[in-house]
Order: sequence, then C-alpha cells, then structure tokens
Amino acid sequence: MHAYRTHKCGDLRKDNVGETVKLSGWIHKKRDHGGVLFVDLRDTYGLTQCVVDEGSPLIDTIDKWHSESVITITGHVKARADETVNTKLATGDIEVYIDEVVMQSEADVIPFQVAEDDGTGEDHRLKYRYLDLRREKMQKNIRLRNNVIRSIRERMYAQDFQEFQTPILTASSPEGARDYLVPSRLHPGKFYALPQAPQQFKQLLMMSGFDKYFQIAPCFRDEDGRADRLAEFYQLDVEMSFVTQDDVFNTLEPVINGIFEEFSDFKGKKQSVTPTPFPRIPYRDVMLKYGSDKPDLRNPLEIVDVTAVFERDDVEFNAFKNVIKKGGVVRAIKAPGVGGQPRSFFDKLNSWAQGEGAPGLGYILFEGNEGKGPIAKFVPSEAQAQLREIAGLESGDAVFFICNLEKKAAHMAGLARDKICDDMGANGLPGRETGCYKFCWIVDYPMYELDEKTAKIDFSHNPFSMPQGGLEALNTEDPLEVMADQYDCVCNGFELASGAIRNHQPEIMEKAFGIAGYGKDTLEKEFGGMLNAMRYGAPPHGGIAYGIDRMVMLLADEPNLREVYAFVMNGQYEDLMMNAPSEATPDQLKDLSLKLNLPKPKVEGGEEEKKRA
RNA sequence: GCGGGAGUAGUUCAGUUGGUUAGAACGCCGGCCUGUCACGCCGGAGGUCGCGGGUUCAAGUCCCGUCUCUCGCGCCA
Repeated sequence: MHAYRTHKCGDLRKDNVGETVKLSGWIHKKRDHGGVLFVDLRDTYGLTQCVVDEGSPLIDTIDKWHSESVITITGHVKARADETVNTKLATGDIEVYIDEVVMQSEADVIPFQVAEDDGTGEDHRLKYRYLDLRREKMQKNIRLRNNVIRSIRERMYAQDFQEFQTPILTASSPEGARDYLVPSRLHPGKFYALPQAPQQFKQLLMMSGFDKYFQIAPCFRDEDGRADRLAEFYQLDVEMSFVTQDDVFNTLEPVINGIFEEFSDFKGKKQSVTPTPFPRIPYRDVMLKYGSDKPDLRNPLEIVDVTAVFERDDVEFNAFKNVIKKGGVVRAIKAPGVGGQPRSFFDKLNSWAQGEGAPGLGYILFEGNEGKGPIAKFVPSEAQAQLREIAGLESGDAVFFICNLEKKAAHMAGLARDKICDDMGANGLPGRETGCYKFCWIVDYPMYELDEKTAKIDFSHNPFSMPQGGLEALNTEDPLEVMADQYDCVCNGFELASGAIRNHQPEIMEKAFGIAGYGKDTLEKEFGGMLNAMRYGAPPHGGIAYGIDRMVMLLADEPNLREVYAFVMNGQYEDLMMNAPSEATPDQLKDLSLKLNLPKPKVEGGEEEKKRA
C-alpha cells in the first residue's frame, strides 16, 4: 500500500464499500460524541468523513489533535445508513472507519478558522496566506486562475501563436509609470529596470520574423496601489505582424469572449457576455457620452452636451454662463422616471457632488411640459423645450447638470452618471444591469494631449503607436487633432486591455517624438536598440495586452486583485509573510556600491507595532 | 502627498448621554454526550479598548497628536 494514500478525499463512493483505503489530509473538523468521534479529512480534492468507533483506543489520541494537523489514516469504507447520508458532500454516501492513524505534522492552534470563512482582516490573512489559501473560496479562485490561463494558452496556440519569454532584468520601457530598479553589481551606479511590459521585446520579435507572439507576461510598475492595481501583475501580451486594427480585434475578440463564456458561470449562475464583434466607441464619443474612457455599459444612463441651451440669451443662469464664457461646457444626464422620488433623493446627490469638489448638482425635473427644481426658473419654457429635445426628456424625467471646463466636466459627469444610476437602483428604479459582462472597444485615441501643468504637448498613450495618416498627418495637422491607431478593451468599467498598431518607420518615430519635445539624441539613447532594428527591415505590426488578473477578478466577482493571487502584497506593497521589502546588509550595499540616504524616520511606534504583531 | 472608513479577547463584532467588575458569537482549555456533518449541553481561561498626551471626581466613550490597515484622489498614458 502507498505510504500516504490510495484515494483522494473526494474519491470514495458506494462502490468502494468494503475496501481498505488510506487517506491523507488536513483535519478539517472534529465532532466528539463521547463514544464516537467524527473527523472530516480534507485534501485538495474534497472532504471525507472518517469515524473513530466506540471503544477504539484512537479516540483519545485523535481528540487531542488540533484542526489543520496533517494526518494519514488507514481504514475501511462503510456505507452510511440511509438517515445519516449527507447529500451536501460528494463522499456523503460513505464514511471511513479508522483502523490506524499516523500524525504527519501536528498543527498549533490556528490564528483564524480555515473551515469557516469569517471576515478575518486582510493583513492577517496575508500574514498567514498559506492558511488563508486552504479555505474553500481561495482554493476555487486560484483554480479558476489556473483554468483561465490554461484556456488562454490553448486558444492562442489554436490560432498559431508562439509563446515567448522575455527578460526580467532589462531597460526602461516606454510606459510612463515609475520603474522598479535593480542595481548592477558589475556596473556600479547603473541599474536594470524591471519591465513595465515586454513592449520593446515583443516588437523586436516582430522585427525578428516571428509574426505571432504571445506571453503570459509578468509586469512591474512602481506606482501606488488600488483595488485593481498591484506592483506586479500579469498580462496576456500579444503582438502580430502585417495586421490592421481589425485583424487584432478579430483575433482577440473570440479569445476574450470565449474565456468569459467558458468561465462566466463560476459563481454558479451563467452571466451573459457581449457577443462578437464588440461595439467600438471613438474616444471623443465615449468621453462625451460616458465621461470616462472605461465606461461601465451596464449603466444605461448617457450624457449629452447642452451648452447651447445655457448659451441662449433668454437663459439667465449666470453660474453656468460665466463658466461657458471661460470656455466651459454644460453636460446633462437624463435620469428617467425619478419624478416620484422625494426631495431628499436630489439633495443627497447634490451633497455628494459637493463632496466631490463640485459646486453642486443642479437639476430640472419635468412634470408634463413644466420644469421644476431650483434651476428651472432661470430657464424659460422655450429653452426648456430645447433641453427636452436634446436630452430626450419625457414627463417624470429629471436632468442633472455639470458645468466646467470640458475635461473636468466630462470627468465629473462620468462620476455623476454612475452615482445617479446606483442611487436610482437603490430606490427601486432601474439601475445598473447585473448578470452580464459588457465589452466594448475604445478607438481613435488622440496621439497627443496637452499637459495641463506644463502646457506642453505630450503623448497621450503609448508613444510607439502609429499616428493615423502617418508622417503626412504629423507634418500637416495640428498635433492635438491627430489620432492614433490606439485602442482599449473595456468591460464593466474596467480597462482590461490596451494596444495599438505600432509605428515601424524610424522617420515617423523621430517626427512623433520631436512633436512631444524629445530630441533625436534622447530617442537614440532610450530606444536606440529598437530604432536600429527598424532600419533593417521592420514589418508593420500591432498588438495588445490584457490584464489577466483583472479578468480573473471579474470572473470570480471579487472586489480586488488580492483575492485572485496566491501570494500577494498588501496595499502598501509589503509582503507580510515573507517580510519584503527588507533592509540590505552593509556587505550587500558595499557590493553594489550603494550608500543609503534615508528620509527622516517616522514617529516611533509604527515599526515596533508591526514587529509585535 | 491629500481625503473617507476602520482599529475593543486568538478571530469577527457589540458597547446607550462619560458612570459599578468592558460583553456576545466562533475558536481555545476542562467535563459530559453513540450518529454528527454549523453536533449538542455544563464550566473555565483569555483584554496595554492601536499608541501618546489632555479635559474630568470618573474616559473604550470627549479633545489633540500619532501609528497601522483599507477604499479613493494625486500618480499610473
């Protein structure tokens, strides 16, 4: 007989009755009934109820062992009596009567329960991650992650993509985030950068003649965290040669749609997925209609521009008029059917807006043809008619206004759109849709944008993107009007992917960087390797990168990325289990020719407290 | 760097207007129980109320400072 097991803990069925079996696993739970003791034994595959029968000398031994101890039991399988069958358990028809037991690893009292999902605090869970990972939910989430990645690979292989590995110790890539740096011992004073993405390498692979590249690529960015943002994360990184934007979309849509169709029932209920082709929304439209370049299309509300109404001579609302004079715009959100809501519904939204830094959230509520509300008296009936026309308002609808400079107005309108939608949902009106994954492409991003602080022109997205219209557009058009073949893939308000058709011509590259104020020397110094490659025959190419963790997070219906990683840092980017980051020894620093110049220490208590915990 | 929320037993939380000895559930320890599978019953241990200062006859509760976690803003295109 095997040293540890003849079966897994999820295996045994009625067919096995009468067999002598060996199982190994963790003590999940014990139930002591005096004469008889039940032990739920758990492994990766399931749970089996084991019984120490009346009179067995093992009762006292096993009863003393703590939960989560690892044991091996040998016993014989018996059918349960009809009234004791447990239909909730896959192995619930049988139980194993223990004849022998071996303690493999005795557990101390555990700091929180594994068998039950209490709401243990996150820092605690991360410190004892190996215990946390034993819990049912985490086992399922990590398994989902495995399955999603396997399915991605199969789908990419099926389309003839080759998988590559690219360097981790490398140079800075063109993404704009802060790099993680690794000091070089052999080259004092010089540093490697960890890749923010394998951007240049995948383009170089195109120039190396590999045509279809993909990688489940680790990426590193040293910026502050968010629920959906970590220092290190994984991308489905893709690049293709001789392709247009349509080719990229046609390649990735079935992969992404397929993944979501395959796993969208993870939480037990099938969710609908946007069928291919995904809708495409130009950047300008999405900023106007949704106030964000990552719109949640489950929210049915849309934004319209009503500047024209408040510009009219017969409208005397100076709060808006003065902003319009300074170049501002007025955006309106139609909220259908809120006429029955109490005054507090509108007051709450107003104070929410003030909390977001806006002066308020003005509105007009229409009953019949008559506008009501604090602003209505400034808008005469003809202007109200124009407003109803533009926003498509009917009796019982309200319209909320945001007035500011265009960029700020769009942003605030986007926030208000979501807030109004959720408040409507909370008050029994149709709110955000549920049970669906709503995808779209955002296309036609501007190549450049104006930096508000410096008033300088800079790349708005990836500087390696191909400007629409090529060199001629860069030479003849206002740079702020030039679009790029740049695209994002958005799902339920999350930016899942970003990509572009790349610039493969050195002249265009020089011109494009020149417009953003980067000289030829900078370009050569930063990206000389790739620029050189372009001079020896570079195919037109393009690609995209999907955030794998975000996809798994959406499929697992989790509120943050930490729930879909096995080992992960906290919000401050500390690994509480491994104690990282940690100090370097003087010898290590000497090796690296580094001297520390630390900021003043914080008030004592912080570090001390952590050590005690 | 800024803002919101949180910090009380091992864990999750309650704690009224400032007022006696700070409670509950789960866990843990001891006892009982032959069929449970969220087992049940009896008993017990366990607290720097994050830390420091202040107000007060009296502070978990009020005030000030500070630390930590978390969500968001900035940042990340």
